[in-house]
Amino acid sequence: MASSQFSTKQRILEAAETLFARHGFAGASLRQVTSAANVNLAAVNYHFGSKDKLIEEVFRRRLDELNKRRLLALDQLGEAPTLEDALAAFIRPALELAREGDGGGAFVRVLARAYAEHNDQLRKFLSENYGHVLKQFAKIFATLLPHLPREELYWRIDIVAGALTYAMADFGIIQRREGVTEQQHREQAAEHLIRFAAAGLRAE
Amino acid sequence: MASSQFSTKQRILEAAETLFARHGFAGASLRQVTSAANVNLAAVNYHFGSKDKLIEEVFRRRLDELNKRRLLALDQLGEAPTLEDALAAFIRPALELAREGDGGGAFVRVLARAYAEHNDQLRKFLSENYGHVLKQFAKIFATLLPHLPREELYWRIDIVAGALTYAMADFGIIQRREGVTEQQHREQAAEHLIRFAAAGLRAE
DNA sequence: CTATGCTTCAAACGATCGTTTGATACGAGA
DNA sequence: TCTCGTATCAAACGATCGTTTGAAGCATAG
Repeated sequence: MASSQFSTKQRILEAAETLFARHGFAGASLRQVTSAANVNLAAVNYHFGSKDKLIEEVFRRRLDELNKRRLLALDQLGEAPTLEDALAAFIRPALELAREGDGGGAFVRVLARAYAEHNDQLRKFLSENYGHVLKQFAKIFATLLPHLPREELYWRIDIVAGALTYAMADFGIIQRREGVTEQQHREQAAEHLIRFAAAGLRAE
Repeated sequence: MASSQFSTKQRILEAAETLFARHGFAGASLRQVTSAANVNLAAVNYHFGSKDKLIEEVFRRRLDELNKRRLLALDQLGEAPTLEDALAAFIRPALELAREGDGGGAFVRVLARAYAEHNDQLRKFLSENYGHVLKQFAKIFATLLPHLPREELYWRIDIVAGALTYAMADFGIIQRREGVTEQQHREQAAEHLIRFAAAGLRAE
């Protein structure tokens, strides 16, 4: 049971992640997924129950990891971190996830798609797994920006999250130059984003 | 020919816009669209040729309008506009489009979806219709921020565009309060976004 | 060896997809 | 009034969708 189940499930998850990123949840069929994963068509329903459950699982796997790393980075901030440090704790784990070889880069696009889907069920799932992390960051941003009204802060965090989503998914107009790897490109995006966001949060 | 063709085409376009915004391009079927528009199924292929052409037309209609308004707002800036004014010329037309009764609100979500789709054909179409407008704005931002290196400026404009896309499509975590209309919510989002973006552009 | 419990497989299910067809309705111009 | 081009219609096309089925494979425990 162990090795073959593991391998099949994992290969489905990775193929699904790539194809969902490329064609969307409705646009990528289970036949494409199972064919790319070199497994039988019925394996998806056997291992995951349905296409929707597969989508959820693609999410859960990476999102748990992302949240874990963000909270870890948050913990590792010193006593008196700068705003840039706190932002980096929020932004860099997404960057790291995106540059790992096993398809994390595809996942950040899947994540951006999920926002675009505006699906209530998916939103609920995201806020359940995402909400407490965001609250943690809101707390440290609040202590770093004591003069900022709470509601104003929430708006600005929301803007940062949006810009991050967009930037990490590489949706922008800026094209990678020749000779710049995707990693380097994302690294640059993160640097610019942190600087920009820090100034935006400090505004007024 | 005149009135009935106009009515059918228009009703298809509007129903398509709403349903594409809600379910995505692949997720919304022509049967859903024609049913919502109260027209015959075959009308889409008759008037537009194919589903893909319909998608393109949904885009072109609004994007032409958005670009026109942005360029107009840009023209109407005085001799020495502030950075906030220039940003408003970029951001407010999207807001206005979003709050018109005839489905503009749906379109900004369609637009955000298009970014998420990452479809090369669609990207090319967008950059063709979008590129020169963005260049115009880049120029005025450059004169308003003369100390900023050109590449740095492009990065920051990209971030602004991302945050705008995200905010206008109402993807964020911030939920509308009871008694706040969608218009007011978007208005608030625009205000926060302009303030945030101005500070971000001025960073360092 | 046999039996058991996962896992994989080819095949088919009904539903729905985008598209096409040919008939029909209808208004404007000769 | 007849005609012709446009528009709409019900119906069907083949393809593909997500899902289900039942048999076959296969390792491990008795």
